[in-house]
Amino acid sequence: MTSPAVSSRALPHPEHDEIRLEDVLHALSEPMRLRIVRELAAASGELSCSHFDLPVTKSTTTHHFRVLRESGVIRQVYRGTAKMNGLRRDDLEELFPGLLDALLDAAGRQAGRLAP
Amino acid sequence: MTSPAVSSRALPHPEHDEIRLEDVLHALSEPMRLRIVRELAAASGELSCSHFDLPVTKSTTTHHFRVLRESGVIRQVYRGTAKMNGLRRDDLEELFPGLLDALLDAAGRQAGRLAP
DNA sequence: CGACTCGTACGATAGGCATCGTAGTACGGT
DNA sequence: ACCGTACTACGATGCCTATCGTACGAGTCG
Repeated sequence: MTSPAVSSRALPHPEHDEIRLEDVLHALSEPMRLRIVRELAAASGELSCSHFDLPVTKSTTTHHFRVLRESGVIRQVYRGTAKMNGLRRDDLEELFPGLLDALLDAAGRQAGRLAP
Repeated sequence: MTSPAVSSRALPHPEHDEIRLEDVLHALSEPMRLRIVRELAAASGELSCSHFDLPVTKSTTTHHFRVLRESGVIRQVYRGTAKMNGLRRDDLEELFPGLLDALLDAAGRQAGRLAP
């Protein structure tokens, strides 16, 4: 009943200085992925993939999480059968100060504007 | 030799409240377009399309400018044979405060980091 | 072991998009 | 009227990607 250990299954992440702005923007330009990132930011912790209830199949969900990971936006790690996801806040903040907050704020404003 | 008047040729732009964050991010996730926007921001005025010396053909350049315009990032207007381009700073700032500056800063940092 | 859950891999499909070349339009100057 | 410049329109091409379904692997719990 102890929380499951981190599995040894490898998940390739870009290093801190391999993160590219274009990739980050491309990752976040997809509504589904932007939504994931917003939820992740709101949770301010790690969330399992299955926590998200997205209007797409599991295959597609896996795809979107991979894009987010490979662009450097999130960090993923296996914990038992679950795969936990967390925002790479520190890396992004150091590379692009203020960007993530501005993006989240922008997304929040637009959401409020479009669905009052 | 007075400066040519604005032509009546129509160029469809999204209205202020038709601008979508996803479209803006998608537009800026393309290196060529991000570069255009950075030059435009640095010039802090209007620039003609032909001012830009991009490593693609003119067809492709036209395409990129159209994407930027249709996403609401820039405003285009004909002035004689030239087509002038300007950043929609005010609209973007009102919709997404701080976002454009954060993006430009991020792009600048990355450029400095990758080409020292 | 066996069943169940979570997530992956792979192939297929359909649509989007960056790019080019060529042919054409709009405008300004001579 | 003519020419040159600036940009566009259109079609083609090849790549990328969002989506799905099915079959499979890894881990947990009984």
